[in-house]
Amino acid sequence: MPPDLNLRISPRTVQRETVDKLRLAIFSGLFQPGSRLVESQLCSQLGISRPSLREALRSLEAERLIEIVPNRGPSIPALSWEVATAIYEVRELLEVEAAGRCALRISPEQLLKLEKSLSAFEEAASSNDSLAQVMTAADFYSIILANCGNPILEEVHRGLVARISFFRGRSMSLEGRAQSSLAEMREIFESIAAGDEKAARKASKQHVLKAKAAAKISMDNGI
Amino acid sequence: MPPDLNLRISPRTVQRETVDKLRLAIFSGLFQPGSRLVESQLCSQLGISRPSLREALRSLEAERLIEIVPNRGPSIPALSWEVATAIYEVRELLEVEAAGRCALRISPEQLLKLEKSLSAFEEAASSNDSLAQVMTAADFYSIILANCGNPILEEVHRGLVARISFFRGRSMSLEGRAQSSLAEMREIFESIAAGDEKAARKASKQHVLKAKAAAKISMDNGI
DNA sequence: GTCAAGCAGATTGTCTGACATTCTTGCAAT
DNA sequence: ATTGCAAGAATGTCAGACAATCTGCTTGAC
Repeated sequence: MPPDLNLRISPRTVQRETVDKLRLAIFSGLFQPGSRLVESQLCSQLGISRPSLREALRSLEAERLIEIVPNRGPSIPALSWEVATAIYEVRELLEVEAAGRCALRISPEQLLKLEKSLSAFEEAASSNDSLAQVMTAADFYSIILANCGNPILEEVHRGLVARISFFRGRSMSLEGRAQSSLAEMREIFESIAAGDEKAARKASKQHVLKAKAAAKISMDNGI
Repeated sequence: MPPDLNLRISPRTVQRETVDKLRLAIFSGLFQPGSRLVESQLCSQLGISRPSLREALRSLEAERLIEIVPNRGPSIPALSWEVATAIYEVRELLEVEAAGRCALRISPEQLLKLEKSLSAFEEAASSNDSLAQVMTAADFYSIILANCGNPILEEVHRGLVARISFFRGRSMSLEGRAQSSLAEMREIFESIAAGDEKAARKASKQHVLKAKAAAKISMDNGI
């Protein structure tokens, strides 16, 4: 038997279920940035007890998806452009590294999977469903991160991207952003498929920079 | 009044107090890797109730300082060398970037602070107090990270370093490691003081690589 | 004697209910 | 209009309870 194959299945506990639900709710923009989350309301909406909810909120707090100020309770943080910039910068660092490594080590099957996810994004890009666009694009990155050979890189990246999900939705709905995003992602894919590390890094960097610029525009316009 | 000067003082809640205490306990190696943390025991030791403890544990779980398996409860994860390697690799990525940026933008006062922390490490290095060595070394990095101009870089780095605190203590007690560490840190400091970004990056990279090598040795020897 | 089945104790997951402390808000008074 | 106060709402924390699950030990079968 393979030594560290993890056979243990994780029972779904109320806490986990709640974290997942709330995270999804935050991603899909159900809560306004800055708005407060009232425990009693969430409890009745989710049908769970306050201790369970509070555990879930602590998890989300540690992920920086919510803030909890003592005696004021949990709220959705309003992401400043300053912090968003910092996140995009670190994301660039990680994604560039991941794309470069991925180009050198991805397996044929995974490459096929990557191609498929690119097609899925292509389809979403021609539609106007910006949620589908964000989801399929996230798939594309996560395959790259999953194949960079460094699980920590993947983990940290996931945490960062989660925090800017707010911008991703908004900037995807910018005129033409989805299409140019598609072109950038295609270039990343081609570089990886060719096993060209340097090109993959370059394309990846370009992509993050443009995503950041798009986010900035959508922020300036939007609010 | 400056717009986002945060005047709010954070009352110390039981939850936060508990997280800090447990984190410190983990850092100082009070719990063996792999050992389980029994809630009822911790409650009576800390003098708090179970709900409060469980909230604290969820925070630590999200920081990856403990693991919580459903129906088995919390435990200290046994860090595999594979994961440790991955952490060191990402740490390298972040620290190199931070050192480079820091060289370009650190203020004179902060530079002085950095110099002082280097002296503190120097003193600790001549002693045999490996805890003091780890603490002062951590100070040194945290000043660099705090002056890189990117709070996210700092935050992510802190999270990663926390997870390898286990190794840091062990490798510092290796024969001669503290002294060579001192030499490496001094080189980083000199580069930053000179405002030489490239040298700072190079020195920083060297330092992480050697720290990683030392950790590997201490792991192979140690257990 | 070894191994499997099963039972008792320990531990966790979750809920209910409670209460002191702190925040918020609306109203009254200056 | 600003200040101060009081009522209501929300949070921080605890105690206790109970079902589900795990763990280790005893017992029984081969």
